[in-house]
Amino acid sequence: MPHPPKLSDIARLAGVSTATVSRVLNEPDKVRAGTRTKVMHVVEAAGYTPHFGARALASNRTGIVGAVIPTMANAIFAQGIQAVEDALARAGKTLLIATSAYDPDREIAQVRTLIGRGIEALILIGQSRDGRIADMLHARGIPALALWTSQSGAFPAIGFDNRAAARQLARTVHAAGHTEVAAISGRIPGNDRARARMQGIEDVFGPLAPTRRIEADYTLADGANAASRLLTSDPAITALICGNDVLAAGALGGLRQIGLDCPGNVSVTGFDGLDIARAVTPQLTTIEVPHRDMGNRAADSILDALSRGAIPSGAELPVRLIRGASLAPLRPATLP
Amino acid sequence: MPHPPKLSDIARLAGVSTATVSRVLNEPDKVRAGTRTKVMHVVEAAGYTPHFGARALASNRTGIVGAVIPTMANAIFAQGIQAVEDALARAGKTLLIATSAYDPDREIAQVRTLIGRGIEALILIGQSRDGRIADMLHARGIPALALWTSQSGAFPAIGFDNRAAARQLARTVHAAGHTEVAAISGRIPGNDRARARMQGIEDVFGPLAPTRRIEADYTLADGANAASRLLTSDPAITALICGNDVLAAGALGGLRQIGLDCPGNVSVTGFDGLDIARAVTPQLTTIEVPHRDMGNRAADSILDALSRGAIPSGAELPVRLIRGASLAPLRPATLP
DNA sequence: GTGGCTATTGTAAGCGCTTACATTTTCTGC
DNA sequence: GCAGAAAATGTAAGCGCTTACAATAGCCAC
Repeated sequence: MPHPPKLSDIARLAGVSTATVSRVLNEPDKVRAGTRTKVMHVVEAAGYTPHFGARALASNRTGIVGAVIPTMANAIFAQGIQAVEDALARAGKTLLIATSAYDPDREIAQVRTLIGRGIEALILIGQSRDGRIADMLHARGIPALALWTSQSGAFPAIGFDNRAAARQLARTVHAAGHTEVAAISGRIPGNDRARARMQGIEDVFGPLAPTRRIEADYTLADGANAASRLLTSDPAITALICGNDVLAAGALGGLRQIGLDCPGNVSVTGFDGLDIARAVTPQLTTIEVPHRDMGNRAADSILDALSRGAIPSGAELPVRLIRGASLAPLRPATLP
Repeated sequence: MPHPPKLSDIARLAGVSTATVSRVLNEPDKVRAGTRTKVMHVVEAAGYTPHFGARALASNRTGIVGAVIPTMANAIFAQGIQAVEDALARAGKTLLIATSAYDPDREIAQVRTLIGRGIEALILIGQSRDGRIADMLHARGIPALALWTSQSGAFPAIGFDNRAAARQLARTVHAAGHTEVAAISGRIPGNDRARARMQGIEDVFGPLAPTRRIEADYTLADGANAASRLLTSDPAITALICGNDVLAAGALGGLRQIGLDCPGNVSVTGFDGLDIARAVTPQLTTIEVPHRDMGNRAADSILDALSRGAIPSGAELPVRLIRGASLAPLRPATLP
């Protein structure tokens, strides 16, 4: 195994001290132009890359921001996280992503791992979680930010009001004449966004009968399953309000399987504004979440907090209702 | 800002030397059980986490594996990368993901960043790339692996034969009677998978006229655009072979917009076996890629290479053709 | 008990970098 | 051309951990 050059090698080759090389790399304008180019030249020629660990140890800075998201294997968070990464990269920071699979214990473990990796700030999804996380972060002075929610709890939040958005959607469903609705929600334990969306629905329709709400994983299969079970056992349902576009897309398939038409027999709504919402037939009525904007603002907020040594600032972002053909006005049931 | 405990604090509190604490953390069975539990106790109580940089500096190990993927904002790589991450995490390694946006220059830059972060191994997508990447990795003895291809080039590969898979798909289209086909490919420069898939198509149908092939970004909008342009300018086309399911899903929408029915007027095929392929109507005929299997094997291969100090081993994985209603036999054009 | 092992623990030297402080060089204004 | 200030550079002390190697403790057969 070859032997990468170290800073002292560069210093020797360039005929300067290690301090000067370090300055060229970290605070270029504190070094005279001539010296700088001379050193840079040697750096390039030698293909020198600073040793990350050594730098982290000596300077107590890593340039790493962590994020724990429920999953990558699903488009929900991809857009937003990609935006965060892009924005951080522009500032020379690296985003280290870990996944929790919606499991609170894994989330704690991942936060611990990330802290061990020397993250300077942390991005989390939603607010509801073990208080130990806040403690660990606080003990190390690591600023944290919650995304995908506007509800600030242990951490400031950048996102939108899930409950209000769901309420807006539910009102639209209600305004279309539907009263016999059922909900296919994401699994609520450990997922405050799913809970808030459910609350938004019940704000409009009142508490749903247990037979009219199913919690499911955010997969097509679960969505399809839930839809066919709901409508098989309760054919009076005229609208399915789904906690997420993937569930809604799955529901469309599930309805088709049991011979029901959307929106002819049953209306369906989604949430998130993912690609899939526009790809399915009929296109979904859904809530478009400002993924990229949320990501960008999160990155800005983190960078600002880092540079000022302050707490990141939160923000509430607007969402947009998208009308797709999956929601249609209720036809009087007495028609032929 | 508080002051995290360091190893020497733990040693003092536990009444042992720093070496013993270090051993408890890294080679537990070299420490007597009594001492071990005593130390562990103090570690827990103090909420101690080793300083990553210091550890990396002293041991010259980071436990970080890097990956550069084109993008996260799209489901293509999510599944596979999630599988890699899961498998690596089980072995105590961390996956650090960077994105290149299909830009070779960004890819080099990202590799450089990752090397700077002390990655012990690297996962890349596809084979075609600047030779400097191989040089940089080689100079530091960092093993690398190419995914999403079976073609081993500068690095061993774990994946499937894109060209053969595309050929298989094209043959199926051909067997259904289609001869007037067009292709909507991903952008080929810097994307050997897109190129290989195109070659597979041309293996069956011969070189496509320039008017019958469009390169597009992997987005619904681009797919829709390409489909409507192709069929507007050349109504003789009876099948659209798309380089990816997202493009194909977009194409379905594009056809609909110009009043064409799939599969009635035009058949469409995808590639990748993403969720969206099953969610759209009609469901796509596509090639299902073994995302998770590929990810798991990649992780195993990397771990094995790391532990043995050898080069990772490659593997060719089978793909599966999925028949969806988007591909239908060609009806004789002379029908009413 | 005791010598001779082995299993366990301790000592201390770095790992490669940053940075406070000391030193030298360069620049000012007169 | 020179004193004094400012700018550039050098010196060297760590940062918190791992790990040879040294020292000690525990164990065995006799």
